[in-house]
Amino acid sequence: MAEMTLDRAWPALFPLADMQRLCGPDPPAVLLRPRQKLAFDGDGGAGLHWLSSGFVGQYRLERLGRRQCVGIHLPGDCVDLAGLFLGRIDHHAEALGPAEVRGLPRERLQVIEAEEPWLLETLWRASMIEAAINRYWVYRIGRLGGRARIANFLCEMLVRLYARGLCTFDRFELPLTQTDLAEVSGMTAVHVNRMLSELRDEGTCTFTQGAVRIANPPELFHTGQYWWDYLYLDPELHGEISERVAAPRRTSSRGA
Amino acid sequence: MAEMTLDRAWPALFPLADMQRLCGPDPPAVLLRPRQKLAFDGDGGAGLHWLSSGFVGQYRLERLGRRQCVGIHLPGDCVDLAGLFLGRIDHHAEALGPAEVRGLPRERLQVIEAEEPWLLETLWRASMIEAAINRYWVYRIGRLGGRARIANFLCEMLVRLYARGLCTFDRFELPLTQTDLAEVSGMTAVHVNRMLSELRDEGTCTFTQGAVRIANPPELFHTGQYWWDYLYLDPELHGEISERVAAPRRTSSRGA
DNA sequence: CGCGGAGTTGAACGCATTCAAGTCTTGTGG
DNA sequence: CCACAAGACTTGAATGCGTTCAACTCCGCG
Repeated sequence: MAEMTLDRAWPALFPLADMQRLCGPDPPAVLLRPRQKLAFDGDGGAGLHWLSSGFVGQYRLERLGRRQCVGIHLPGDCVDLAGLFLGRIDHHAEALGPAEVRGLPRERLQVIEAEEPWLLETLWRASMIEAAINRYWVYRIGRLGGRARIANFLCEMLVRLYARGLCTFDRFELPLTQTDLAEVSGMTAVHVNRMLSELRDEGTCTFTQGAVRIANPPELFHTGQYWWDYLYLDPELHGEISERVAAPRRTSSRGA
Repeated sequence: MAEMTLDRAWPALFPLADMQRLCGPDPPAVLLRPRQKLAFDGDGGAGLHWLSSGFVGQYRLERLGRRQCVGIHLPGDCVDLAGLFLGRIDHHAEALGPAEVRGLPRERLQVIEAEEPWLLETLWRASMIEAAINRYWVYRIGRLGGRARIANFLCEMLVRLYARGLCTFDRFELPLTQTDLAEVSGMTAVHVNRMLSELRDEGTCTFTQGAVRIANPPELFHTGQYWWDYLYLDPELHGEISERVAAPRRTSSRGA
């Protein structure tokens, strides 16, 4: 790791292709059914696992079983960075829809350390961005009202998926139930339902059967008070998104 | 960095002594007055700064100026890990009381990389624990009611300070105003005040003039529903804290 | 056909906010 | 030393946002 440099910003990158290559000729893939818990041998420190498709949520439990979702992994994210470096995890994780996880066994990690140390930098950077996302979630839940909270979260999902080329800007798959959304946003499922119908009635966006249609992106970003600086996208992408959401945001009742 | 190992948990450690040594013969210390903003040349990627005394809060702003505190640094914490590895920061930071920051200039970072690579592991581990703390804050704000939220936060401050030998278990300095507490816990200053007086009247703890007295630690941990697994303390410390808070938690009205 | 999970809606309740007034503390200048 | 101002803390009352409880529909599936 001699050439590690600490003094510049790395461009955002999506290590999926490299991951795939490093998995070797016979990639040990694990298929997860919806609601299935992720469990790895020893639960921490056993290797490096990443999502090749699907969504995974991280949860902490309250005393009487109520859950708070503290993070969501999208395709391309590593799902056990915390366990890898801390030796155990303080939360549990489960698949939200059907998902697929691939793992690098421990032996291969040695190979990476020896032969491709720059990938460790990538992992480090990825974990720092994850931390920034966690901080943003604190802000979202702590300071935004119900409707803004939902809108804000949908914006984050949209931008994170879009940044990886996994959706267009007017629609994306999100295999969550309204109960899941409640656990994400620190609210009740009932209230989530009401906020979603408000967004629908205003002509901002709709959330049905595991997919979000964004009728009016600028409006969505406005009601969500969303700003995506914390995702550390590269400048071109940042500019492109800016253009898409900085528009007039007229609702359907008044013509453009 | 040839001897880096990825496959075990490192013991929790407090890099202050090493930091002090690495700062060299003429440590560039910066004194911060209360409310003073931390600003470093270039705001990110310019070096490594850590708190030698005092408290620093990280904030994100809502559209109309309301602030959410998304993290608090205690003495011994690095205050710009995010900026160092991501090149810029997505929040701002300011001293809560009088504080003192020491910095390693960029040249010295090269020295560390070359001569003491194990310190980079320590930094990495520290940043992972910070991320775990951020996740816990999401849980606290998302799932706990007002009184529990305050109690829970005070528990975290107590344990983090105690783990570094910076306080006893029945009292610690916390140079925050009730408004600061509100920004930490996603509530109103008025409501924080009411919750604090409830805790006081119950004989759990008092929070006055920048210090917390814990009259009944077990009661505090119980009302806060606090569990400190996410801090990754070493086992002895963990056990010691367990003993201190797993007691009868009688209030003063009934003798032991 | 019936079950269960997800979504929807109404009504009552309660926790937290908001507004407002007032006290206490602290620091500053006359 | 006192007067004054500013900020922190405290308390009351009204409002409102979100929860809670409950009933009901819709849909996929056995």
